[in-house]
Amino acid sequence: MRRMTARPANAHQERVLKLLRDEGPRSRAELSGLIDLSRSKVAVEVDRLMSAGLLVVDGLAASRGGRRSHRIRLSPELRFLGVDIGATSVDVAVTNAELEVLGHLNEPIDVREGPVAVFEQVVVMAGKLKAAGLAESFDGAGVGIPGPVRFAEGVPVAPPIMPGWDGFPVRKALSQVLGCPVMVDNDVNLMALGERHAGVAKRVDDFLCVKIGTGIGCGIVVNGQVHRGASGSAGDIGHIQVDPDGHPCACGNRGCLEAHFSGAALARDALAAVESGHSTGALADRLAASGTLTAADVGAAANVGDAVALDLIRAGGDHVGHVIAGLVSFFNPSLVVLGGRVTGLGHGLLAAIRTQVYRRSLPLATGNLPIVLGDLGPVAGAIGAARLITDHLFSPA
Amino acid sequence: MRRMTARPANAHQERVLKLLRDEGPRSRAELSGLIDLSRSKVAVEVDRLMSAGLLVVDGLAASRGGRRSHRIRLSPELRFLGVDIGATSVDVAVTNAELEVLGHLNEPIDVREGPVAVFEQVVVMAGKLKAAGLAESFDGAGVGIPGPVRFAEGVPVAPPIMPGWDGFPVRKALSQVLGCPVMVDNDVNLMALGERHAGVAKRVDDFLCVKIGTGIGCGIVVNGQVHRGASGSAGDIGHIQVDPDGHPCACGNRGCLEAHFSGAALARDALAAVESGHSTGALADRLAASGTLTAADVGAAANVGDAVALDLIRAGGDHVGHVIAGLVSFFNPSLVVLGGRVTGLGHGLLAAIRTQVYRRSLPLATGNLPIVLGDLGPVAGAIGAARLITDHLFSPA
DNA sequence: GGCATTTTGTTCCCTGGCGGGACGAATCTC
DNA sequence: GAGATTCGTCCCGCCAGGGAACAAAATGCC
Repeated sequence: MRRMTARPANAHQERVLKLLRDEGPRSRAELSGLIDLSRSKVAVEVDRLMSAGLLVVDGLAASRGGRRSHRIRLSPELRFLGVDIGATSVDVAVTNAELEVLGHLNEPIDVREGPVAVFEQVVVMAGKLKAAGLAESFDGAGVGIPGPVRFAEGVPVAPPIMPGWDGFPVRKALSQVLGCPVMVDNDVNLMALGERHAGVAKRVDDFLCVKIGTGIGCGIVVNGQVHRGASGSAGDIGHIQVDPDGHPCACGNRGCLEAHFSGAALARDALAAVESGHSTGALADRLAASGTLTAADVGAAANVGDAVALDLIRAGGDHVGHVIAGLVSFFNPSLVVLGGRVTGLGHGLLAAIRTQVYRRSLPLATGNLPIVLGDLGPVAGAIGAARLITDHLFSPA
Repeated sequence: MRRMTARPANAHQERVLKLLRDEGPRSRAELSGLIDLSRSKVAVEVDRLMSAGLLVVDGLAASRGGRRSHRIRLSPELRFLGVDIGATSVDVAVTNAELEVLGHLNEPIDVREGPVAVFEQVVVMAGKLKAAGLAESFDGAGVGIPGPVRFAEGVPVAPPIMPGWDGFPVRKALSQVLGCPVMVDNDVNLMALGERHAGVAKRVDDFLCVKIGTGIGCGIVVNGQVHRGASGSAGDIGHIQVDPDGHPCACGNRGCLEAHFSGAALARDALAAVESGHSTGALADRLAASGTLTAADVGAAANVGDAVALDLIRAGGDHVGHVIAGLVSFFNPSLVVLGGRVTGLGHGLLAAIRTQVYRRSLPLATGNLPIVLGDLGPVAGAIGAARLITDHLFSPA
């Protein structure tokens, strides 16, 4: 199995590679039409990419009334690693160059243990995937981390929930231990990239991707490109104020969205509800069984119809929806995608968010606006991470 | 005086034209360096643009140790019209190709009288500017209107404050009566373009431009380009909710930003304050003098230290600042520009907004974030409009 | 003042990118 | 089997564009 040796030499080669990645195998003649280049020129560039080991001929396609065409595809030997580091767990996925997930691992971590410990575990996980025969080596890796990133350097900047990571050269360090090129981005941005590549936002150029988990963030895609902002903190909507007299937040302010709706907030409110005697059913049982309550417990209780759980989810959805309504008015996206673990809370959450947005935003902005759950589930971030590194490697140097 | 006959034939010519527009006259040698093209090639393209009547040689520059260079500039005969239609007045400006304002008129209108009446007046104003010797004809016109626009066609869509304009083919109609190419956009977007071209946002690629006047809107510049959104309503922040129990708004909801702070809201609140006996000074005098109160009265009263006026402005600034704080967290701009008539309210408004943003948004997003007033005053929109049409005409067809 | 130096603008040549046409190969249809 | 289609390849020619060389016009040193 050979490693990817070269980067594309020009913009034509870049377009060929990205088209084959995003749309799958094509013949030379099809490529010629799709990237508006003569057949002779396409043949030349394809030949060069084949001798660079990036493309292969994968048999013949069915005839369409004449000579059968060669099916050109990205080398099936290329392997990329998508790493999605969350606050409490990591997802590591192996993909081919078409970003199909060949294998996937999820393990719990504690991001507060610092980058070195986390990277050790990631390397071990990558090793397990290799041992399973999914890859001999990796041609590149994308990494998502739950905090703002200075994208050009691949370095976290002032991440609130990741003490010890500030300024750590994630890109350089991981590139060394993994032995391949690495690109780093915020986890929410990568989820947006993933959903845009293979999920519900395919071919959508302007959309928002709201991830609700330990915290709340929003990926912003403008013109098909992720908007990262002046300091890499764009999409950081967890600390928008939803109630001036609300709960105190770890950031020092009051009434932040995250303080009112997130994994931790939901658990806190559920506990309070049970202890004050408001819960009559499933939630109390779960508390009695495990001694504590988590967001997942609330979701499970809601699924069996627990009224308190349903109320909590609805109240949270109202808060998120209120914020999203503002963002929709401001940004006027053509799609809103919801993702993250907390979206497993059932249909009540989505309904509450939709109600708020459709009621609060102007009809012109919402008239044609789908608000939907992401397609890709927990691997969205890892797929986006793989896409990030291929975007980089498939661009001319 | 000859009319602009041709559009640039290729991307090189486009770059030359836009560079000369934005940076002023340059020599061929300088152009060669600035657009990374050989001197021979630059000479060829400049020659072509000169015979198309778009460029001229404007004397010799001072020597820099060798042969003196020819100063190449955009033809000084080109004339563009910038039209900024507001709810209650129009600004019409004549510019040269470098977007310097050669003359400027402002006249009151009522946008509710419909497009035909307004365009008649605009044509008369353009005639006055011609009669003053500022132009013989126009090579293009940019037009801003106070509502959402379907940009590709230049047609207003569902503008709330402009009954009778919905779907009216503004671009086509104005192009006919003015006899030149026309581009149409939202007035706030054009203010942002203006400030980016010649104002405080020069060379800034990601910023927000908040215009406070009859309504409140926000121009969004991403990657140097205006973001207009899926239905042309991006930046419509006037109806973001700032108080669930707040004033009713014309849009049917409660507590919209515009219902709490805008020209009309300020006048309403000032009147209420005086009538309930809270105002002791300047405001009451002004009411007695004219029988009514406007936002301008509040500003004047604040400038002479009237406490009620200052309070009203501060409360309004708190509301706007609260919304902007959310947008800053979300978008992470590198600059926030404030413009529009209400910014003449004095320093209290700016201070209140700054306080809210710096207190509410995360330090990472605000650490290096200037919040400033626009430079260009009432002509910002007209300059942006002229820029819009040159952007169009200086691009290859 | 003379001469070397520097900068600009122009001309000329050569290369490389790329399109188009011709051709052969492979396949379908009649 | 003949003609039509489609695909891939080869070859020719155009031209965009870079680089070198040169002329023109200025500076500055001696």
